Amino acid sequence: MKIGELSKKSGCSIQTIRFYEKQGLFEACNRSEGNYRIYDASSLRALRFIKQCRSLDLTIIEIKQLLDTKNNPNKSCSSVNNLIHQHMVDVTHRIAELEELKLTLSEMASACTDNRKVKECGVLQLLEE
Amino acid sequence: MKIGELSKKSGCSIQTIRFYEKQGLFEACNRSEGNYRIYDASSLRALRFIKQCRSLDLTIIEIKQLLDTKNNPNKSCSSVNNLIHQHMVDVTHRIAELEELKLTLSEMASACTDNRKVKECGVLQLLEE
DNA sequence: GTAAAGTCTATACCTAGTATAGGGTCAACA
DNA sequence: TGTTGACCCTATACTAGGTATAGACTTTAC
Repeated sequence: MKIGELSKKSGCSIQTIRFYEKQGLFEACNRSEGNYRIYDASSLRALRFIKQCRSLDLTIIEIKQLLDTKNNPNKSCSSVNNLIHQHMVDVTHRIAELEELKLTLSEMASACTDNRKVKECGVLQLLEE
Repeated sequence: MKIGELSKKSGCSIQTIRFYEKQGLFEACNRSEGNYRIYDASSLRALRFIKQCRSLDLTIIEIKQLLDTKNNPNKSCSSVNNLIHQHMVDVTHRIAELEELKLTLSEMASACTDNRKVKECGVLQLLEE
């Protein structure tokens, strides 16, 4: 199949597919006579794997590491588990940061009503502090 | 004062200060004979305002809008309040996304133990789906 | 034959900075 | 007076993960 079909089947845009190729994540198995990229069913599986990883917010470098690891079926998978675990720690941390931000924002929001003038705005006053 | 002192007092790096200037957020009030940027106390206040906004994750464009609004003290401040409110909505939304991600990651994490081989790795198997 | 749809590469753009190169300025000290 | 070191200048490239073009080529359908 050509890139447009792969794009539709995978849900990745054509540009994204070419971008992943440039990043060394993903190759076309072939080129047609007219230099079009040609893919097969295993390309689709590989691309879905990448998409799944991206949906977990794994970086491209991390995905590359996962793919490397996958190529060594007899090695220990602890690096994979560590990666996921570290990611969970990071996400937890990020959530805490955002919760704090949300609190600050809600305090700000309650410092002003809409029918004031700029010079009396409670939000702007808090921002000045 | 020169940029180095402003940097120390504000906690913004020198490059960041010059970056804000380039973005039209923030100007030096003067230049010395040797072309050094010269700042005063009001520069420090302005920069702290910007920093405060950035700590709320407001974008540079949004900060520009706030600064514009600040220059019209007699207008209504509702745009400021809307901005903060919309931000809170976005942050809330992002937190929900991350909570879901965290759940997925923890499900993944529990799918495998460290003493397996790559070909048996529960995490990688989940990623294949 | 030709028009439309699809594809190609290369490049620029996005955010909010950070890092560097290569040079100029200024103050203190020998 | 020379020079050393700290500071500053501009311009440019880089980061992550794409997205969006321009300009050209290929393929398909009528």
